[in-house]
Parts: sequence; C-alpha cells; structure tokens
Amino acid sequence: MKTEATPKEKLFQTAARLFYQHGYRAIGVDTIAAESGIGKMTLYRHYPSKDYLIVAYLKAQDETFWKNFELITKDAPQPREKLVAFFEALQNYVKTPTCHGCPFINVATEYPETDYPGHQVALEHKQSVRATFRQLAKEAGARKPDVLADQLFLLMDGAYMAARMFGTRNPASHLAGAARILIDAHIPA
Amino acid sequence: MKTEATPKEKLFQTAARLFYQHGYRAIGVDTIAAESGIGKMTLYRHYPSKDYLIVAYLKAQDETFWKNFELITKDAPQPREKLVAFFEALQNYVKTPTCHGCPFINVATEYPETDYPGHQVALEHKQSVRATFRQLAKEAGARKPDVLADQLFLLMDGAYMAARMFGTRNPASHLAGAARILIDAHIPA
DNA sequence: ATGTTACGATACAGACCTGTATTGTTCGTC
DNA sequence: GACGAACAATACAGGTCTGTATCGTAACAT
Repeated sequence: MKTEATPKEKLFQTAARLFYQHGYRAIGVDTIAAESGIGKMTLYRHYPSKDYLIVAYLKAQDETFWKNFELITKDAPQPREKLVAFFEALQNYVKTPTCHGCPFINVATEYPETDYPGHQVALEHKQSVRATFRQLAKEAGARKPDVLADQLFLLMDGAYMAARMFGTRNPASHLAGAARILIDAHIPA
Repeated sequence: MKTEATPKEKLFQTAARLFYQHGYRAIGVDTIAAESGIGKMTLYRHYPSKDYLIVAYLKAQDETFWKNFELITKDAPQPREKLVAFFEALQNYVKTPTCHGCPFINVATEYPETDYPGHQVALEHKQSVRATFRQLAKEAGARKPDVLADQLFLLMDGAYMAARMFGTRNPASHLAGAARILIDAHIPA
C-alpha cells in the first residue's frame, strides 16, 4: 500500500491547516516547514514566496468551495431550494469545530490593502459567490434578485465571522431560517 | 489659546487610527510613536505593553459604540423602531470611507485564540450587543426574541465584514431592508 | 532657585521574520 | 553501479518586532 504524500502535499496541507486556524500573519514559514516535517528550502522550491503559498491556498479553497457548492445544491432541482440547501449546509458547517471562519474573510481582514494578492483572490471569490446568488435569485423569480443576493451575502459572511469569533457556540443556529425568511419575502407566492 | 493634546492623547488617537485601518499585527509600536510624534518610551510609560494598548483601544471603541447606539436609538420611542434605526445608521456608516470594518471582528480574526485579551474584550462587546438585540426584540413582541436577535446579529457582522473586504462599494446597501424583513417576520401584526 | 517629573531621541538586546546558501543524503533512473 | 534531481538540515543575512536602558531637556512645583 502506498501512503504516498509528496513533500509538496504535506507542506501544503500543513500550511492550509495552520493558516486557517491561526491566521496568515501569525504563521511563519519556519513553523510550516517544521510542522510538516520538510526542509524550508523545499517550500521555496515549490513556492517562490510565502505570499504565493497563501495565494495557492486561497485558490485551492476556492475550488473546494465550488465543489462543495455543487455537491450541496445538485439534489435540489429548483433554484430556490438550491439557495436554501446552501444555507442549511453552511449552518451545519459553522457549528462544527473544524470551522475557523472563512479563509477569504480572514485574509482580507489581515491584509486590508486591496492590492495585496491574497486580498484580490478573496475579492474575486466573494464576487463569484455574489453573482451565483444573484443568478439563483433571478431564476427563482425574485422581484429584486440583486437585493436578495446581497442580503443573503451579508448573512453568509456574518455566519462565517460568528464562527471565528465565538467558536462552535456561535449565533448562527438560525442562519438557514433567516435565509428562508429573506428568500420568501423576495419571491412572490 | 491652548492647542493642548497631551502626548498620551496624540499617541492613542494615532494608534486607534492605524490599528483600525491597517490591522493590529501590521502596526508596530515604532510606527505608532513615529506617526504620532512621541517617543517610544512615552508609549511604554502609559501602557505596559502593546497588548494593553490594544485592549485600551477596544474598550474605548466599546464606549463609543454604546454612545452612538444611544444617540441613534433615543429618538425612536418603540423598541422595533430602535432596531430599525440602528440598522439604518449602520448601513449608512458602512458605506462611508471612514469605515474599515469592525474593530472587534478584526481583532478576533487576527488573534483567534479566545484567551487573547483583545479577543476577550471583543467577545464581551459582541455578547452585549447580542443581549441588547434580544432585549429589544423581546420588548418589541417578537415570538422568538433569541432567534431574531441572532439573525440580526449575523446581518450586522456581515455588513461590517463587507465594508472591510469591499470598501465603500460593498454589498450592504440593503442591510436595513434585510433587517426590516427579519423583524417583520418575527413580530406578529 | 532647585528638584522632580514628563518627555523626545536614540541606542540597544533578544527574539522572530523572510528568503538564501551550503552540505550531505536518499532515491529513482539510466 | 553511476549520475542527477529532490530532499532534510543547518547556518546565515538582513530586516523588523517588542520592550528596555540611557541621556539630555523642558516644564513645572515647591
């Protein structure tokens, strides 16, 4: 049996875990190398700088997000149910001890300058989510899809933020309920 | 004429501005001293460490928040209108270039360990806001005040977060509208 | 006038940070 | 078996960070 994890993979997994849990500025490259059991030069062989590693992590998280989004919403035939399913899944996730908030929110907070590479990746990701909400809201027959999408967007990031600030006992227990109320208010019966 | 700002005041104002704008970890004590035109030893004479300065800033922000909260809600006689007034004012604020998110959210993101002093101050502040929402929701006759309060709470922090991530052109233009929908849904006509 | 206190400026210690250079070793391939 | 790439380990350079120590001075009170 092959328990093969290449040094690059070990490094990346460790960096992902540490960045997500403790923050980008709090974790140094020495810590990543030591914790993953690789040499520091191996890190710099695969990524030209710490910022590139951060960007790589964020892009991977973006992929993971959309994969999960697809999994979560694919069984819901109607756009309205897709939105509800997403917020139910998000509510479950943010009540989980594995949740440490949103990697994109976190990077934007730690690097508020919008021209920082990681912040830009975060912005693009969030704009995509926003656009997806808009599209689903439109398909669901919302009177004002843009408004509904943005209101749901605020709920989502509020829930992520609650998880990072409060841990598992956060105020997001009724996230999906709030989403349902907003959706129903925007879609004519 | 007395243009008296004591060194401590100059220092504190500068630290507040820099922390809020650029983040706590990104700003060093040397920068604060230089930018405010005081000696570094003066900083350490008034605050035993950078962490104490951060805590002092957060406590001052907590006071400011509640002063503004009082100002914003005092003209609304009914608890329901107090809630609405708060979210209208918040919507206006987060569309302002002076808004760089929420100082408490920011510190909790940069120092996720809940035992960090700044994180604790942030938690206490947010719990107070949550409790105030609950109280107002109860007084307004909400069927489930706890649920409404937490849902409004998510909206609030989502709006703060949107401001830090997107700047002035953020998705919080319909924050107050969302709050109204949630409030109306929870209060029997 | 004299002493005390607050202050600005500067240098410093020790730790940590990113990124590079070096050395030896292991592993796969020819 | 020999070669070369990837790797771990370590040391290092240059910068930045927090916090301290030192020195000279200006304001102020007694």
